[in-house]
Amino acid sequence: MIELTADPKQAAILNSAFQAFANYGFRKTSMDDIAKGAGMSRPAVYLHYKNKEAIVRELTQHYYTQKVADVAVALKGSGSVSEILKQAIRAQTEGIATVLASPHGVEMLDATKSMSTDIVENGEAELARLYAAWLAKEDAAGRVRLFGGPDEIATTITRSLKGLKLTATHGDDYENRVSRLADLIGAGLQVR
Amino acid sequence: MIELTADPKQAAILNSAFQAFANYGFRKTSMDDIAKGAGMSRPAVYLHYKNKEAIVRELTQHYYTQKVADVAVALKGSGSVSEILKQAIRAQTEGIATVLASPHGVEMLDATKSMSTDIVENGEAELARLYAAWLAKEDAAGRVRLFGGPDEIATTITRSLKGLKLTATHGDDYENRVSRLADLIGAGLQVR
DNA sequence: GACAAAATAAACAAAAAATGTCAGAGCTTC
DNA sequence: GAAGCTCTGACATTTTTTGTTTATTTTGTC
Repeated sequence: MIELTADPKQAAILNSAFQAFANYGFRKTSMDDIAKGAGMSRPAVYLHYKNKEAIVRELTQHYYTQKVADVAVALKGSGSVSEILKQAIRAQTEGIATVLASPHGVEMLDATKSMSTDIVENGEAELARLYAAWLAKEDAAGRVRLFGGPDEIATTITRSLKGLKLTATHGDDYENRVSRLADLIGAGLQVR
Repeated sequence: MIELTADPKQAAILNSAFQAFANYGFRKTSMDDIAKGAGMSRPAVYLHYKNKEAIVRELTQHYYTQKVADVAVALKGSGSVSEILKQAIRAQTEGIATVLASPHGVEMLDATKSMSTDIVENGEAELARLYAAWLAKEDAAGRVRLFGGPDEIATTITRSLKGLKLTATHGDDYENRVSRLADLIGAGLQVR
């Protein structure tokens, strides 16, 4: 659910769009489907968004905003390095697993990726920055053992997650792999 | 899965169509979707079926053929009257629950009903006939206590199941109600 | 209640997608 | 290599979707 939008109409559109994409897939969803779901006429939707692509882009943007916030919170948490990392990765991952689990999740992700490459890249970069900052701080405190700089490792983490996402066959499979990866990296960072 | 068809191509089409209907819903499924899924070109599909409606009708027909066969087998089984009835109703019901559970199951059933009323009615009548014959036989053997003729009761059973289907919100809900109904009727028929 | 301003929908032309058909390409079988 | 198949690419037609414009309704203000 999206509530972070100033305009409630826009929120209605975004929610309806997400619903419709999940139900019918991006290709099969018409502006009318979205309008109906948002309880307004089609032209009213055009008053807010130029076209379907603009809606996808906004959805993607919201998605990353949320994810960045969640990961930031997780990284501020307390616990062992390994536990914190696991929490952060879980936070970053949760949303995707939900999307993947929906009937047309895979197609949705594809559409997202192809129509909002820039937003995706920005978002991923932002996430990498969060991890890097956290790693640098933990390193300074002597709580982790870094191979290479924090940026390197942060990028490795986010890119790996991307790989898992791209090759996931379904939601559960994805979650298992993510959990495994978090364990591995957590252990790898541990000071002995 | 459909294998009862002479022509393997037709089976491929029917299976692909069922898949597509369940995935996208009837309205959103195009002949091309069906063709792709069946591994052939769109015109090839038209060689077998006149249009989408014809495919739905054939699917419906197969469905009822299967169901009639299953119910007939169940009614020939051994056990108490109540148990046999429960088995039969379960056999009749199983398929529907699966359909209802699919992403666009409800819309599919709607399309089926509106495009192949005649087939549906025939199928329901055939099922009622099976129950009636069985009831008559059990009655002759003194194993059930009938109020009214076997036809009356058979029709009551099938119509009731139809009611449950029409008002079902999701698959599990439907199965629960069916199970409850089977118990009730089974008990009602019992000789004391 | 009358007036502007904003919000909404009905209606329209343009574009895109889906449909149904057919001539011809490829593949077997004789 | 001809006859009989099945299949596909390409086509005209219909239907759906899109983006916009125009008219109507609603809202708040005086």
